[in-house]
Parts: sequence; structure tokens; C-alpha cells
Amino acid sequence: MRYAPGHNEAARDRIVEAASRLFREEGIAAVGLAKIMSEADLTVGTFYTHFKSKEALVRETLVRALKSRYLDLERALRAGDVELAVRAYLSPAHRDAPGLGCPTAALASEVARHPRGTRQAFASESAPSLDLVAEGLSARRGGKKVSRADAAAFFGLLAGTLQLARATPDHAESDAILEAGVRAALRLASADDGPSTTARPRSR
Amino acid sequence: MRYAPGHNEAARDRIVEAASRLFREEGIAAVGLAKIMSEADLTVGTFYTHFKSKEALVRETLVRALKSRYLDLERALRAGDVELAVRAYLSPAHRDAPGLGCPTAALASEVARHPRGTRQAFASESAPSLDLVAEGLSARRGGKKVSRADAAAFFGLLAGTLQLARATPDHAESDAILEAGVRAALRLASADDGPSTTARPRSR
DNA sequence: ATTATCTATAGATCTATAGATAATGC
DNA sequence: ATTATCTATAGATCTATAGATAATGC
Repeated sequence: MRYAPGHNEAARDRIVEAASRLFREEGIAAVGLAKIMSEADLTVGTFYTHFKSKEALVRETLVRALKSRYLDLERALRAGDVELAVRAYLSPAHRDAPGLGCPTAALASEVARHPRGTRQAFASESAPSLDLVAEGLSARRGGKKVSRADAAAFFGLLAGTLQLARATPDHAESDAILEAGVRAALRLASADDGPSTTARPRSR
Repeated sequence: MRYAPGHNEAARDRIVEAASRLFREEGIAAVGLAKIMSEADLTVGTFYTHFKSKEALVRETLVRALKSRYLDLERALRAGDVELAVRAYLSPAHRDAPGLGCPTAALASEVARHPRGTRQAFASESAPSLDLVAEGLSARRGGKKVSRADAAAFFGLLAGTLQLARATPDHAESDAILEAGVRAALRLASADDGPSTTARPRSR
């Protein structure tokens, strides 16, 4: 420890922070290490004293962003309930600020193409949030058990709808998609079973 | 026309076809022109006699893939109904073959970062499919009007859930997510209103 | 003395262009 | 004669590494 104590950690932290934002804003493949290091006020040569590879950084940024989102979600659920969290997720503010937003909406399809270790990290760090969502849904449905997979489908609605709102160039239509997403999510979160799940036995 | 008639069109077609598959499999930013041209049995120098830029090719591949998916959707809805289409969309086969699958699930988050012209093309070519979905949902809900934005939210559920299934490394859990997605989609497509949309007036 | 930083560079790849070559119709 | 193809290359960027320099504690 010859540099000031915490110097190394602070630099590493700036790198992860910059990468975490840039990846969500521009995509993982589209962002080079030079840009990340420059945003962290370092030159590119230093990168490999902090990380083994770009992929190692990707794993860390996903873990950090998912942990941070977990805390946000916990707060939102404590403050209100599922409805409040849904409205915050499908808000114009979230749509317009991907760099600090949900890593799943920004990067899930790209993560799906990354090595298994990266997907594993993504899944492990997503699990606690999904379990929180499952709890919230369960409470809304009168305590009926909701699986993690069910929570994933609910979350898929949120993330997929946010992506469509982001891809839609017409501003009014994009807003309308967010609002429709809120309606759909609240409908899904509602207490009653849709008749189709009981009326139509799932074949296969 | 000195080369055989249709020669140019055939080559151009192979390029779009290869790019359309590769982009969905690996992402737009991750695939270079050399790889695309090589898959089309051409060398990279020829690219610019067919397209003005990589971005122009991206627009064409999105349009082509969305048109093709529209036809598939039309067939599925004619053959059965929304339920059949949902089960085909959230199937292991679709999850495991992104190259021929839904361009929205594969590329929506990346398209959101592309120039307005690309997003415009994406939105325009998505509209007919969304309108078909809206029709299908409307039929299921006893003829009640369903907007394109509502259809987009429904479609967001499908695309988002498929992405999560693709990103999930555990095979059993990935299958479970697909099944939960089917349940959620059928619940959303069901005739009754969830109570929350009527019981809780949408503030804001 | 140790360690994080810097500059510099290797070697591969990226998009795009230039100019020569080959394939065909007139 | 025309046009799609090829080879070759420009110039920028990518990930990763090597070796010199600067910042600190002992």
C-alpha cells in the first residue's frame, strides 16, 4: 500500500461506475475500454491492473447495477407497493435515463449472448429482486404463492415494454406504450385469476 | 444489366439474409461487414455497391425480418388464435433459434440506440403486427377496443420474457420462465378486466 | 521498495474507398 | 461497354501487453 490507502479501490470504483453507465447507455459491445477509462479519468493502460479482461468488468458492472436496483426496488416496495414500483419503472424519467436505469431492460438481450459465467452472475444477482417481486405479487393476490419464474414473466412485461417505449420514435406513442404497460402490469398483479389459466388446461 | 439478370438482386438478397440472421444471433454492433459478406459468399469490398452504409443494411434487415414475422403471426392467428401464437412465441424452439426469431426480442434495446431513421423503420414495420395482436386481443375480450399501445405492452411481455429465458443459464429455470410467460400472457389476454384498473383510478 | 499510473505499441478488427479484374449484353 | 466483383489499403478503433514514470510508506 504505497499509494494513499483506498487509492486503488477508488480508481477501480470509478471504472465500474463509468462502465456501468456507459454499457447501459450505449451497449456493451459498442463501448470501448478507452472511453470507459477516460470517463474514469484514467488512461487505457491502467485497465488491466484492475481487471483481468473486459468480460470481467462486464460481470462486475452487472452485479453492481443489479444490487443497486435491488435496493431501489426494496425502497419502492416499502414506501408503497407494487403499483408504485410499476409506475416508477414505466415512467418517462426511467425511459429517458437508461444509464442509471434497469440493466435488464438495457442489456438482457446482449447478456444472453455472453459467456455462461456472465449469464450466471446476471441470474444470481437478479434472483433477490425477482423474489421481492414475487412477494409483492403474492401479497396482492391474497397470499397465493408466486414463483420466481412467475415474477420473471411479470418483470419481463416491465422490461420489454420499457424497451419498446425506448425504441419508439414518436413521443406520444412512446408515452402511450408506457401507460398501457402500467395498465397491463396492474392487471397481471391483480388478485383474480384470469379465466384462461383455469378454463384452459395447459396442454403439453 | 451486363451480369445475368437478377444477379445483383440475388447477391443483395444473400447479404440481407445473412445480416438479418447474424444481427439477431450476435447483435448489430458485434457483427462486422466482413463476416456478413463472407456468409453471403462475397468479399467485403462489394458491400458498398449494394448499400450506402452499415446503417442502411441494418434498416433493411429490420424491415425484412419484421415483414417475415408479420406473415408468421398472421398464419398463427389464422390457424388458431392468440393462445397458439403465444405458445409458439414462448417456446424452447424460439428461445434456442434467435437467428430466425423475433427481431424485437433480439434487437429492440439495441435499435433504441440507433439513429431516428432506423427506429422509425422499426416502428413502422412493427405497426402491422401490433395491430394484428390488438385485433386478436380484442376478439378475446369480447370485441372491446384494444389500442396499438395496449398491444405493444402485451407484446412487451412476450419479448421481455423471451429475453429473460435466453439470459437464464439454468435450463430448467429458463423453461419455467417460458411457461410462466405463457400463463401471464393468457391471463392478460383474458376477457375480464383486472379489478385494479377499475378499482384504482390512474392518478397523474 | 512497491504499486498504480503513464506512454507506446502489437496485432486484430472495424467501416469505408480506390482501382484493377472478370462477367456478361450489345 | 457496363457493372459487379476482387484485392488492397486508409485510417480509426478494438483488446491487451510491455516497459518507463510517478506516488507514496517504510
